[in-house]
Amino acid sequence: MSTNKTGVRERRRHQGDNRVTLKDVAREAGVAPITVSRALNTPENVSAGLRERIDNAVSALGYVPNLIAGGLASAGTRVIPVVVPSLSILTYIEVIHGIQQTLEPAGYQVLLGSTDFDLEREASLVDTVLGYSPSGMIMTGLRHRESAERRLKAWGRPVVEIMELGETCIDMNIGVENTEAGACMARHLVERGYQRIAFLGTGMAHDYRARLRYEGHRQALKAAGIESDVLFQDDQPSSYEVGRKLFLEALDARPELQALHFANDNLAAGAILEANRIGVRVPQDIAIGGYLGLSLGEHLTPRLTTVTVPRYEMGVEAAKMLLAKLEGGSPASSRVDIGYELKVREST
Amino acid sequence: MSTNKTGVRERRRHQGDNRVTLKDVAREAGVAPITVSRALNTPENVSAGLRERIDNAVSALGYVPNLIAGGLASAGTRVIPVVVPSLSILTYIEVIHGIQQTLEPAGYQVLLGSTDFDLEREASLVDTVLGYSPSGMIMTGLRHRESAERRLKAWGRPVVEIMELGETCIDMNIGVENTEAGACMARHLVERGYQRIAFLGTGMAHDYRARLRYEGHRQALKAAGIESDVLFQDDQPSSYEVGRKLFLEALDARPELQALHFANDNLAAGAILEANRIGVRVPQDIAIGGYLGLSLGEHLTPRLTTVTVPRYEMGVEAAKMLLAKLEGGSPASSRVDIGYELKVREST
DNA sequence: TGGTGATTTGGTAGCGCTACCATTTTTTTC
DNA sequence: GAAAAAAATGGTAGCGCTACCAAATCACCA
Repeated sequence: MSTNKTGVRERRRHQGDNRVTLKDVAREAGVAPITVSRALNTPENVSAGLRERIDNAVSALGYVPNLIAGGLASAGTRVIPVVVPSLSILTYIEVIHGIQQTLEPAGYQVLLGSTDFDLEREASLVDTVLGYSPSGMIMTGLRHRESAERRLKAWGRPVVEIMELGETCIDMNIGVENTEAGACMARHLVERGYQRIAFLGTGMAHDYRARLRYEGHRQALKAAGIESDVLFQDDQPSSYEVGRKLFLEALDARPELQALHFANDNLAAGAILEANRIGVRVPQDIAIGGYLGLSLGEHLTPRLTTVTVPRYEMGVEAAKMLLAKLEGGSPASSRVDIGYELKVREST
Repeated sequence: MSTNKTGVRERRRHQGDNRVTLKDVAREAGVAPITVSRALNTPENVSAGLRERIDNAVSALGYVPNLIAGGLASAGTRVIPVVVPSLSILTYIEVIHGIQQTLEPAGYQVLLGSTDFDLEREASLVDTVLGYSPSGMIMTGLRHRESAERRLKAWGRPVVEIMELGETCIDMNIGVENTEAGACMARHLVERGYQRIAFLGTGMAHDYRARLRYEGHRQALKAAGIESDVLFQDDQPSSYEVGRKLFLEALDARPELQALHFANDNLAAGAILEANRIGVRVPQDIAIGGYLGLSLGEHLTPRLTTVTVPRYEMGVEAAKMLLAKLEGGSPASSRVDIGYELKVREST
């Protein structure tokens, strides 16, 4: 067992972990550790001369701060957990991409969490990631277990809830009005003169945002005096495959249908691809509308009419709201409607 | 300023951060803090009675460990940074998904990092994330800045390099032989009787794995006695859009071409979609082959011939290799060829 | 019954950093 | 030019946890 000259047993450093510490930099620069800490975190409180000496020592030794230690001491590890329902759904990926591209240059790292649409898992995930003393947090949706919500509110750091818009939120909120978006497409179909319209979705038992769109769809039809309410659904996650299946099912079960309103573009694209294959003409034989604005929609024949949501931008804006609060100020607004846009193309 | 009865100034807890600590649990259970720590981390070293008392206290108080503190003390924060070139490329997303689905149930969290194909950024990202005292790490590719490689080797914790296969690696390696995969498709095209074949890719200046596939393609053609070597490329990231553009470019510049070998399925799908639109028959007029096995390929008309790579599974396996090493053992193998498969469909 | 070793529990110190306060140095003011 | 104010630097303690060692308890056998 190694002992140093003072006779105190030397504590082994963590395996292979011979990183340069702040102390090493302080020794090299001939100042106290706390001064190095200041030079790095609040350089305006350190004289120019010292600051330079310290900067030199930092680069000479290749010092990289141990964020863990910093986090323990001051709270805030520059980690931002992003909790989404699924990583297999392109939508969330694009939002995450926007978040990541905005946070990383600002010196924050994204910690991924996925809940599989299970609020129980979400709650325990919240507990877990709070264990990392994150600087802020991004959550999907406005509905959470009460325990998670309480904990996050008590936490007192910035939280952004995305994808959905509501009256009340934990802290900040950015998203779209799902009900209105659903109604928008339905109204468009009605305006086009379609009367027999069905809504087709997947996993609507747990994906309540899809349910909200369906709700909007129904209200719009009702307002237009159309009582027919046909719903086809499936429990598997959305995919081209399931879109094709739902399409064939609808064609088979209700040959009189004139238009299909899909819960998202994955399903709608699958339907158009199947239509291409079996020779069903869109929109002459049947019209197809989607939701999201996936890029594939523009490249199909016919091109897909859809309600686009700026997903990447939503991520960017969510991150900016977070950063604004983290950097002391307050965001321009704590509730942002990122909006949607009806893109009328050839499929309706 | 609050002072407690001992007269020592009380240190304010971090804002709003009134989490239950291990000490609180210890008090509740009437044991020493270290015993609680043991009950949670190495329960086999604690008697059954105490263990139960402690477990009760934990759930009564809703204790959640502060992983930051644990990490500082023992190294290893149960964070696994995953460093990929881009989050806008579906391939990496699917790998990340596999990683995440495997690590999260084992109690590890994924920390995302993206390099934009820039090795310099990768190196500084490595420095940054090592500041989180991660338990292990997953990197994309085998080529890194020397500084990053040195640091990771000295680090001494498990590292998995994915996507690519090589003679030497930092620690563990799982992926596919890109050169062979490229050659595989090229040989298939030759076998089908196509003679005038072009390779089409994007961003090949920085995406050296695509370059490897092109290299394999060239070698295979050469071996078959075909000297023609046509390469179309673009600098934008791969997309349906760029695939369509490259397709039209190739058709225009070299009307004699019989087959197109695309660097990935995004491009190839774009080409088929464009072919559908302008009425070019695939494969009668021109054959199209891809790489990756994106699900979209199966739903196109004609269905896309491609070399599939099990991306999700690669992520799962990479995570398993990491977990095997983290849990003390050693993985079955530290170099895994995840393989690829030629899926011959109608587009060739 | 006492002694030996194995098992269970506790005490102490410290991971690397920063909050808070104290001290020193510099600048400003009258 | 001395006093007051401001700015720059340092000392100390502790964030919540675990490694390491020491002490206490238990089990077992001669």
